[in-house]
Amino acid sequence: MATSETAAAIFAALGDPTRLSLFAALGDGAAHSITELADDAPVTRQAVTKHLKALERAGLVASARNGREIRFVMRREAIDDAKGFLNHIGAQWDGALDRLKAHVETGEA
Amino acid sequence: MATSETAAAIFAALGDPTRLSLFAALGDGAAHSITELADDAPVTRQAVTKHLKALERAGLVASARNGREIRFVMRREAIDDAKGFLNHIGAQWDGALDRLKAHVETGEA
DNA sequence: ATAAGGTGCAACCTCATGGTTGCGTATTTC
DNA sequence: GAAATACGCAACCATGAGGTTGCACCTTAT
Repeated sequence: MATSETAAAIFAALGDPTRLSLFAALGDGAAHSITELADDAPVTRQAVTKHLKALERAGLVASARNGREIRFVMRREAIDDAKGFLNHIGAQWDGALDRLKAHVETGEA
Repeated sequence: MATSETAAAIFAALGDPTRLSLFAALGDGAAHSITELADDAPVTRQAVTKHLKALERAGLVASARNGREIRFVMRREAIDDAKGFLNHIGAQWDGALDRLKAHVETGEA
């Protein structure tokens, strides 16, 4: 399970619009080069490079050099990590509410 | 469905460790006051106030004044919004991989 | 060999963020 | 009414984030 700090890092990585777009662009399952991704982005190649490194640090994408270019792919597991954390909080919330409901129904005005 | 920008805002809100902690603290389903939350946080009450406002702007929590204090509660739906976005990307990825697999199996070495 | 394509590095700028401190205001409580 | 509680506002500070530009470096194509 993703620790709280890891989760925060993942969310932070997805928290920037440009980065989220890049991540979503990798959702096609294919491997894309920096230039390729930069062409579809409204910012400089350098900016894209920084964002991809950020995504990689957060474990959201992986890269591999291929000749003169580097191809990035989405790390699918990362999505499940993030969802896992959200599920955790959600479940905690649901559980608390269930207990409250039970408490009320059992008596105690 | 959460738009891309909304999703980024949600993720950004959860992207800070302190804020994620506060949000998780509200996972017990109860309504907590600022001072209450600040007592369990490693930062100033003012910092907590700022973070709570940020969470509220992102739609992750809701607040209601009660006399001299303000009680914050988690907006459970927000979690599902975030999960929905992740599911979207995940599904896209899965779909792409399925198509690739089908493509390979249908012929084409 | 030369040119073109893909990336790395570094300096630089601006602005938002996370945090603090200090003081003022409303609400309880005694 | 006075003291304690819970909060708001504003100034301030340091750092980091997002972005750009310019140039150098390696790889592939001609």
